[in-house]
Amino acid sequence: MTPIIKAVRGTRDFYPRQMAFRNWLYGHIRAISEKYGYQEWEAPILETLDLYAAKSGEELVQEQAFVFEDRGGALVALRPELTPSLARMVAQRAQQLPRPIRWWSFGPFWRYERPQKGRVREFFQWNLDLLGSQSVSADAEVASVSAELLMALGLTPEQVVFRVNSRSFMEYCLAEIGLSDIASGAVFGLIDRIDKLSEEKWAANGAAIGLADKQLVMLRELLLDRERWRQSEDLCTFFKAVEALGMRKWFEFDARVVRGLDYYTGVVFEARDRDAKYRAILGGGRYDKLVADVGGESIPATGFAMGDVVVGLVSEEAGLIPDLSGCNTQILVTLFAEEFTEQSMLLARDLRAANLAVEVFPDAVKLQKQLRYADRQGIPLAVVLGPDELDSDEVSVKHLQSGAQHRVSRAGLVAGVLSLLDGESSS
RNA sequence: GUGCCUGUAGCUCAAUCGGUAGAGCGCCGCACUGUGGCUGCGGUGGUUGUGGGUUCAAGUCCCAUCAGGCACCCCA
Repeated sequence: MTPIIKAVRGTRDFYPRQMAFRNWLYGHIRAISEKYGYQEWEAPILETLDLYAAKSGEELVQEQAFVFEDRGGALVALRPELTPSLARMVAQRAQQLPRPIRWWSFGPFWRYERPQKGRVREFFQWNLDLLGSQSVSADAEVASVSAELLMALGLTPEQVVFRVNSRSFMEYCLAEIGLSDIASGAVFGLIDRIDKLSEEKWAANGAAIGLADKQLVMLRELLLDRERWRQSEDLCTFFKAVEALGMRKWFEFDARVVRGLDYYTGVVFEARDRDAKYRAILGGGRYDKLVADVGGESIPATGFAMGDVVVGLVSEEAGLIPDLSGCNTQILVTLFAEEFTEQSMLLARDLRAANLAVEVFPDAVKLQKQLRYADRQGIPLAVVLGPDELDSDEVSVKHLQSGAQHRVSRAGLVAGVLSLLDGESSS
């Protein structure tokens, strides 16, 4: 046997069962997004490298993007994130698009990273953005939409927490303790690591970027102060807004959350499982300068992204994923013998005309095998048409779960099948 | 891109000190030639990830490589 060629590292094969999960997720995403008035859109998966070079942060482009030359010699990248494409498309039609712009999208992204649990090279991401409003209530709205999605999946505030902060407020706080001279990127990097490093190592890193001992103490105090948000008008507004939207219980202030991407300017947030066992489920915030940075007019914007991998792990652990076989067939029409092929196909055709999902077993193998197949696929009904049935112009309908089998007249088949399926869905 | 750990049947795993690969589940068949699940019996299953090396002998030791996991990095 020739060896099977391996899949590309970090990619996942979506067999029907996995595809059913992805579609289950997609269905919830679509329903929630539309409920809040967002419109679906999509960008190319391939973009010119220049688009990302403009903004996303050096790390993302230089080390994590799949970059290559096309046949004409131009440098292109498999998109590592969607926001630059969004900024590009909005900038191109800035004059004609009615504002506010509420858009959502779900599609594949690529990052050349080392795969591990919760992190792969090709992943699917839900993006939802609101452009054209500077209001903090816009930040609260997108954050609430993401919380609604988690709620729709069956997760609760006991299982997931949204941690919220504001970059502009943090910059103000940092200035208060005399850190405005130090590059804010470096300080944000330090803030990001407070939970990952030991106290000594963290202090050493802080000293390395120029913080005095006293400043380190004040910074630590700032980061652990759970009530500091009350001094921020924006954050007060944010929490009032999520309260009005009925989502307050999902959100907590946390000064340690600053988010990695360079382009965030205002409110930032991320959702994680309470035990912090996994990576962030989703993350987002305000990015008021990005549209202008890719060459458009200045348009304020806020939004978030949620990858499919971590939310899948968290949902699975919480036991929320329904039985998804990936099989939607309602009826299997068995094939008793070769010479019944036409009769069986006609039966299937009648059933399909009534909008039922029907498959015909393609080979006249033992009924045993055909029913076994129906059982394994989770097909609820099997129809048998053999010589006995043909003689009396009837067919047999078997309900797999109960084992009950009925003879119905050929003409009454559709009605009989419908009533059996009805009993099934209501039970 | 860096460090550490792990790769044995389709899946989950065994195999003592280096001694010539085994179980459960699955799959196939039969009991049951017009009826699935449950049960019983039988069968199929492998270049031990791949390539080299050491050895009389390698699943086991060594090197390389690929893949997965953990940490770093980064982030969905």
